[in-house]
Amino acid sequence: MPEGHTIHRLAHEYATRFTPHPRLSVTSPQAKFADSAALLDGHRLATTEAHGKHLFLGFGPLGWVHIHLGLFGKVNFEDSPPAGPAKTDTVRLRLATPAAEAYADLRGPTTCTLITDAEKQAIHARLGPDPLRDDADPDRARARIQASRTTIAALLMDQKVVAGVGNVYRAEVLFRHGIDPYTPGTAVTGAQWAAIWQDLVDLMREGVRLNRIDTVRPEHTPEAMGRPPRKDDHGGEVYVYRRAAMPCHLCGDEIRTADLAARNLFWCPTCQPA
DNA sequence: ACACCATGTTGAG
DNA sequence: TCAACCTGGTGTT
Repeated sequence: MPEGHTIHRLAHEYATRFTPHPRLSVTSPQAKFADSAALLDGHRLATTEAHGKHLFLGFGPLGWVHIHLGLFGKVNFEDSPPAGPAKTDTVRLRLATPAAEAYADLRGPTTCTLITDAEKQAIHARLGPDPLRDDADPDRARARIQASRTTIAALLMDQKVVAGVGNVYRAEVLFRHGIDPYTPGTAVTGAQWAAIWQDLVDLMREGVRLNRIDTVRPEHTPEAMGRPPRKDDHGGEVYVYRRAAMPCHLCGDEIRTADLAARNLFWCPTCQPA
């Protein structure tokens, strides 16, 4: 489930639940992180931060826990005492309140390491602007896009260009703007980029709020169009993502799919003409 | 039981 | 361009 909106939501949820406690229980049943967990155990979570799909848990002078969920990572928050020590060896990191009234288990991340402030800065430096961050400068992304002959579909997924956009937002934002995914960056106009960026800001904020990706405009919902209700099997309502060979909600043409840089791309050939 | 797939990224060739 | 890594849900023997 992890695109940028998920990570920002996690940053907020970790902070809300754990920063009020002056001492946390920090454990890891996995050898990979056990030493770092032991180092942090009994200390306070001071702050949390997200940049794109990267999550940072700040433990003051001890450094930051850098988490990247990859494709499979997940965090499970519980408002009850853990049934026992995190014996499932799939738990990479468990934070728990002092009396164990509540806890959070992290499973399956590609990254979970303790890093220094300087190392964290280096990560920010290699990431593009994040539509969910106040310090984001969309012009930096525009300059990179317009200087590149790579397709806009690939550029939107490049975290050095824009941070936080994944396969769903990529497909959906291109549909919403009627842009062919194979359009080279050099052919994307300033006005088009401004519209895409603003849309990403709105869509991703909504994603944080609802905890799902929902991109269908109110006037295009099945109710509004007088069609039978539909249910996408991945949470929210979308136009093209994972709808290969199904009819486009707007024009009825078949949604297409193709491989692009080892990811599945989806688009409507009629609504997003070359 | 097993195969396959997924909202991601890195490093080797 | 490809394999590797991490987990879990769904569908197939």
